[in-house]
Amino acid sequence: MTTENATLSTVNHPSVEAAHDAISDGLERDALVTVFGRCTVDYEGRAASRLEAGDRHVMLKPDGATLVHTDEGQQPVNWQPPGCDHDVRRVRADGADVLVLESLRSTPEERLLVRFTDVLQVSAFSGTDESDLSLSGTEADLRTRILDEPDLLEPGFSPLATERDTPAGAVDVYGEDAAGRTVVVELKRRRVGPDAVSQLRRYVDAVERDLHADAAVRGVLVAPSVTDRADRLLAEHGLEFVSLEPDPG
Amino acid sequence: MTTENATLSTVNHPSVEAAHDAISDGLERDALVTVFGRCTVDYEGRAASRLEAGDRHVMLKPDGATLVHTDEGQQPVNWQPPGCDHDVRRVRADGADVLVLESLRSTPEERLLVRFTDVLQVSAFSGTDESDLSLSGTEADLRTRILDEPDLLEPGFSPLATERDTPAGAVDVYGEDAAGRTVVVELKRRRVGPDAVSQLRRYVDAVERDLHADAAVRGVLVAPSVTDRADRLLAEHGLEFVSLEPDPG
DNA sequence: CAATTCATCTCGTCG
DNA sequence: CGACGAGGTGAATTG
Repeated sequence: MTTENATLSTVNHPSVEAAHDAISDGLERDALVTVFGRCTVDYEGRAASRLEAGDRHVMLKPDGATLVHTDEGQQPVNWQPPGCDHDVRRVRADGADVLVLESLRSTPEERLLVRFTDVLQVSAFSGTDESDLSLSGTEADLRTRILDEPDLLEPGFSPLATERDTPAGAVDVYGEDAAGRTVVVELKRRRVGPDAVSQLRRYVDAVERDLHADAAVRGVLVAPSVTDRADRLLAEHGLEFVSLEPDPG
Repeated sequence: MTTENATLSTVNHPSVEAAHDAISDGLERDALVTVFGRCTVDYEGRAASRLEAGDRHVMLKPDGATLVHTDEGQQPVNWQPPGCDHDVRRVRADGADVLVLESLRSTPEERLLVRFTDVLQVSAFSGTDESDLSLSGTEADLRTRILDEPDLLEPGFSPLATERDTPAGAVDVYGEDAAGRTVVVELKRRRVGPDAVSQLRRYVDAVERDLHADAAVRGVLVAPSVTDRADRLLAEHGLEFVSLEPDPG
């Protein structure tokens, strides 16, 4: 039995002053702070953006992340990555009180400014979350599947190494076929396009140079399926394809 | 002057029944609904995942998106894309009332289940947001910069087409150099690695086949900078690099 | 719908 | 800190 110790402080339709104090308190307590209201958003850093006034949901995380969400889309319309310093201020502009949220970071230098003219709610949540996500169906699961049963790739295949380093990067699975030829395997958990073929090609080229032998190195792309263009590219480059997916488990 | 018509309904420390009703009302009104409390999360679809009990922030958007956020990270720990049907139910489990949120979609078939044992707050926000994000510093801005001033690429360069189709995909900028040689340009808004070099290579190969001529086609990568490995790859493939970034404007 | 590619991609891992 | 590649990538655009 767990002791429930999550806490909430919240205020509805606050004045700019009350909103400022609630946010400031939340940040100080390392809470997850949310603000909903009418705001403009300016970003400057790796790129630059401006968003005119609208009603949005802003989340300030204790790790420094900021998210600005509209009522549409999975992605925030504006954001700042973890590692920022959050700041909240009251500013007098055009004869009205404005609430300003600033999230600032360096490397790269970038800044997000959210200016609220109306705030409907400020909430500050504290809680505990010790759990890590357990995920299956990843590329690692596909690799495990092949290592457990190498014949899934082809009869007689012998894996020799995973993540084998080459001048072009790490090869997912490196092994030998029944005839003793070197095989480079690139894994993808989902249907692949031309980019994956190019990636495999780079690895095969690198391994061929590494072995500085004339012995041809086989390249095998393992994925649930390939697009037409990728299939043509595979043929052009003398590469192979094996259809396989991560375990549903 | 805009009429402020954003609305909020919210309830703190609700019973499971009260939480259910508040969420149900919010979904019906196409509001942006948030729930904070202790929950487990299960996902099954393109992959599968489980997250044990913890305190998290869940957002249900009227477009069907679902986001589950912990107090860390820019990305949600679990989610569902827009286009889902949201459902909320009360379930009796282990002698306790549990609040269940389900977000379901097809193509692909996938489902997210969030089970709350404790709810600290439910809020439902409605508002208006007509504004689109105005963003600068994108790859499109870099293209504009080169089209406006082709000499930035090199003296005498003449752009002939953008997004020119080839069997390998669309070439960012297609043109001729001062000597009349065909030039394929690949643009990247930021520092590039080996993948961008491979991409350019595919396009150059495709254009050479397309022209089925022996006339060598030049490939130029335009980006702020390249990594070591990418630089080596460029040299191996006889490709060129020009350092340029999108306008800071 | 599928295919392709960009992204302020984010995130983890490794040197 | 940078480099590299995976991701349930998402999002836009185009057949």
